[in-house]
Amino acid sequence: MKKKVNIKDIARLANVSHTTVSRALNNKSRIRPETKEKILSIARQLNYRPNFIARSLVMRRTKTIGLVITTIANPFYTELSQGIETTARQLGYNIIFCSTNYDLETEKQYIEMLRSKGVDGIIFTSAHIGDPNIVELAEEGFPIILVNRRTYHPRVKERVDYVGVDNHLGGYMAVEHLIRLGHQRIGVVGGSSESSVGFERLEGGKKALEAYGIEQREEYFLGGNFLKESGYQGGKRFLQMVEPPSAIFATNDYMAIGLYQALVEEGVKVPEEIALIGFNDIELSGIKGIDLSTIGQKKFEMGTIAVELLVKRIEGGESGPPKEILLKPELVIRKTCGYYLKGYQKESECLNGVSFKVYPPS
Amino acid sequence: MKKKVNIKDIARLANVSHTTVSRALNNKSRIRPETKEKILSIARQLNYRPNFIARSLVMRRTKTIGLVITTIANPFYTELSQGIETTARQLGYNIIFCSTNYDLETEKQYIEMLRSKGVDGIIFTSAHIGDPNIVELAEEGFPIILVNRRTYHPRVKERVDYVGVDNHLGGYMAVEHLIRLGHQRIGVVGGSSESSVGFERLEGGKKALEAYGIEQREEYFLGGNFLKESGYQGGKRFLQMVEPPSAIFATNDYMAIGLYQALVEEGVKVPEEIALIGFNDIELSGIKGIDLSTIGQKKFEMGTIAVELLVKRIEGGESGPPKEILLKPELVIRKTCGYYLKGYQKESECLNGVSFKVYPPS
DNA sequence: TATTTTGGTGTTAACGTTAACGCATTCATT
DNA sequence: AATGAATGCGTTAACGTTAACACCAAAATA
Repeated sequence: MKKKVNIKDIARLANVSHTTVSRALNNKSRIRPETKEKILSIARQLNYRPNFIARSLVMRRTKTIGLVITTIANPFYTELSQGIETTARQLGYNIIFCSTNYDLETEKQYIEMLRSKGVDGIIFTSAHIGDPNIVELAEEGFPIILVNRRTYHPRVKERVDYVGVDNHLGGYMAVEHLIRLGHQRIGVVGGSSESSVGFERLEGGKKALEAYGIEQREEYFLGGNFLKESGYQGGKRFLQMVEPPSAIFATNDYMAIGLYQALVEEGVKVPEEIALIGFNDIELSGIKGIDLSTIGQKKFEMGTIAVELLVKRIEGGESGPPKEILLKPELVIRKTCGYYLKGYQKESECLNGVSFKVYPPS
Repeated sequence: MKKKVNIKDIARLANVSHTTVSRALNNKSRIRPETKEKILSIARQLNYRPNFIARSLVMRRTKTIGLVITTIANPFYTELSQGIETTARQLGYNIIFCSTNYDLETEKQYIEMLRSKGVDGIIFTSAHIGDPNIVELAEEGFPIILVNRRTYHPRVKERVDYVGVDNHLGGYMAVEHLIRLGHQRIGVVGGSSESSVGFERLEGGKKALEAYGIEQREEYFLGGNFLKESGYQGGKRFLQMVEPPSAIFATNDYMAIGLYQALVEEGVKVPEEIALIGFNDIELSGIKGIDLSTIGQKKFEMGTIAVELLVKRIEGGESGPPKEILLKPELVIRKTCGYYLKGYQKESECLNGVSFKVYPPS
């Protein structure tokens, strides 16, 4: 590998100082057009590539941001990541990818790493509900943003931006949909207890039960961890009950799919015998053979907004109080809730005012 | 944000020179244990965090590698990425994530970026068959590795490592499986023509037809681009034929799923009327309701090997001729080929010697 | 005891870039 | 014509770290 050319090499050939070269390259003012052209042409000839490391050292900016994710195994995060990466690129930033596998210690190590490497900010897509690492960053004033999951810690709330879907409303919509389709015995598989998202969806669901005057049975609320396997387990447990629920709300699609597996395995017909609704509308849910009804959210857009907000904070365009952006969820009606079984074909028969999409049976 | 502490701050407090601090921090020799302890304890107290940028500048190493992917939308890449990220972390490297969306120009820009930021090496997971960007890097001797897809360019072949599955064999196995189940009219949906992977799988498939003396019909070989939609299109086209194939090999699962959609939409029963086999064994394929028979490959392991190999090159542990590592594919029998319909339950009735997995009907 | 090795430390110079400042020269304004 | 402002550069000093070298004292060897 031959030696790389730097601005001093260019300076020598152009008979100017290296500062002038820097000025030309970063098209600053106070430089004669001819000099600039000359320098630029020499740079091109030498195939000059700026050294961002040196630049970062003096500018204290790396144009790099960290992305912390629990695991990309959950397809929800891959869709979110696409929005993040695409937008970051457009704004001239690169993404350092970190998956923590749900481990706070790993997260901490990653944060150390990222900060050592001088990232300008960090995106957290799966904050623990009281994540100490995030509290620390927030208190220090380091630019971060919470996406999807949030932290309820007061000092975080008053300092850092958040983008997510309105999970409370989404949970409400999911359960309401089941209720309107005539269900009274409604089971829920929750997300991990450290997740704001799971908590809020569950709360929303309960609110719906309340609103429609349906009794809440303790045994119908199962814990989960957002992974497929835990949905599967939940399904099995429901089926072991003397009186299983007639409809189930899994607080994310990934678990819903797992739950679906369990039901199929036990020979239960969906939606004839048990109705099922998820949350997220991951790509998989729309596949024929699955056709999961669910609550949709604009994942790509969420990623886009997150990056835009963070970059604004980084570049100083925004220094006001933290923003809290809640995207509207959307009811996505497919086949696992029995909407079509009931003979409904038009939204008006079953819904009022909520935003939704209907995929007619093929 | 308060000022960050650096080694000079520590030096001042410890009454030593900053070089000594550096020695202590990087536990080099030639330092008195007491001095070292003292420095380390002060560093801890001040919550010192090393500045990797400064270090990178002088060491010409960033402990960062670039990962170039077409799109993470294809689940195959997410599984691969997990192996890559996990291993990188273990070896002390971070990953800068770049998705090119199949665009060579974007790829080029990313490479520029990555090199400007001083990454130590780059992993390419989806090289175009004659990718000029890669040729350039190879010629320059910059550390890169090809994963999954490769380039046939001679100067790349003689210089850069490659890890992938034996696609030729895999394609052979897929088609052979169909043949053994009695199919004679076998259709193939290929991958994009710029991909070595698609090409090799197709070649393998043709070899199988040849080996079993089955006539190759031109119209049964359809082009594709590895995305779901193109599988869907392929399915529709097959069904419009006067004599559609009785079995189809989609050169990846993602297309197979799309194809499956098309068949279902047209009311075709799989596998009774048309058998279907894919390639990759992505997670989705194993889901009940899909149960796609396919050719499996160890994606996580592929990522692991890639990183290990690249890091060896970077750190100088390996400087011999390029390695070419071909992982063994594995036949994964589920329900879309009709294996169980035929009454087969044991491998021996249908297979000889190939590595495979059977998932019995549930 | 004289000499060499080594252990422990400091000084100085990189690494490649931008920023602050200074100094001519040119241009605009009165 | 005199003055001030703007323009076009160069010089020097950062940024935070590691590396090369030098130095002295202590230990090991002759």
